[in-house]
Amino acid sequence: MPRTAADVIVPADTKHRDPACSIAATLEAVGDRWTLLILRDLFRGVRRFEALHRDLGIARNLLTDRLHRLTELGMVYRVPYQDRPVRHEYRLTTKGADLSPALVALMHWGDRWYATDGPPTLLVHDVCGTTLDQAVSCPTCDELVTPHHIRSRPGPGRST
Amino acid sequence: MPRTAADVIVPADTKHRDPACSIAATLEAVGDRWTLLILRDLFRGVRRFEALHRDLGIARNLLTDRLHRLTELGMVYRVPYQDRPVRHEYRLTTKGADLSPALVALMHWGDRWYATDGPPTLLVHDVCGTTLDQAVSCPTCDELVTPHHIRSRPGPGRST
DNA sequence: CCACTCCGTTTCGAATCGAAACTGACTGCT
DNA sequence: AGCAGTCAGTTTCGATTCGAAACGGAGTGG
Repeated sequence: MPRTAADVIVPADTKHRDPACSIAATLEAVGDRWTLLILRDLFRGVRRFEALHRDLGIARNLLTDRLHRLTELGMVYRVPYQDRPVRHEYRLTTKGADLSPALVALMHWGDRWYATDGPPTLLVHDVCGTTLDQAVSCPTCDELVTPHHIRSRPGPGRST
Repeated sequence: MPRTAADVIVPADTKHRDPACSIAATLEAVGDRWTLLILRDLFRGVRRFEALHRDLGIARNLLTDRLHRLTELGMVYRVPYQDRPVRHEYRLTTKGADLSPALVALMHWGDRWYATDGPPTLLVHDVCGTTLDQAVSCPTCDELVTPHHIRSRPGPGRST
């Protein structure tokens, strides 16, 4: 049969978004055009439906949908901020807030490649005011590790 | 007319994806369902059209489109690996490779929230084999900074 | 009662996607 | 030469998703 080795090696259950890849798993949850922007706004303190709608320019039905989805995924929870009519605002759970490093990384990339006049937003350490950057450091060697020196290998949760 | 003040206050040029936000700028470039997965594969050494198609399960027309787009954006370049028929493989430019920290961050999040049996992939320091994690550290205080202690403020490239 | 706010839902045309078929240039085999 | 197979696309077309605007409903303030 006209199948290559690769055809057989990739198990049928692997479909398109490989569940054994955490990047794929993450993008499955937040990898659409709006979700990360919504989360960004939640980080910035924009919490209400109308405010998000205005700030993002997202269609209202999509905003409804994405907020429901984020709630179901446990990344966001609703907190009533008034009764009669009960109105809720949306806040990040730990799971949602945990995406912070990813947003920071995406921001840095945009800063580097698209911010011609310097970064539009700086991140600073609140206790000392130092501008922060993100890095991977090695606890053993006690030094910064460039992407060039990072290797990947199969972890405990199945191998790729 | 049933317009609110906010309708008017938001300048027309701000549209949905605020150009003054680097996260938005980044997502503009790579924020669709496939591009980051393609980049991930390029990182892993999957470089050829057919290989990407098989590995990702992406529709061929979309793969064509995304690769063209990434090339135009200067994140990927084509290298011929055979003549007659000339065939090219796709490789990351510096700009493309620079997304590594973002992919790492997205991976970590997936590891933490979706990898029940432990991370499917570990990142290790090639010189010592230590498993790596990502962090934001403050050069002044010389300590790790939790998301809680990160503040944002307007940078040189316009304010938000 | 009327205007207005906030949070949605519905509707519907437009844009995007995905699966499969098709093209085309070539290699390898017999 | 003839036929199978590979690789990299392009085309086609039905299905899904999106976006803009209209609509609904619960409430406030005048």
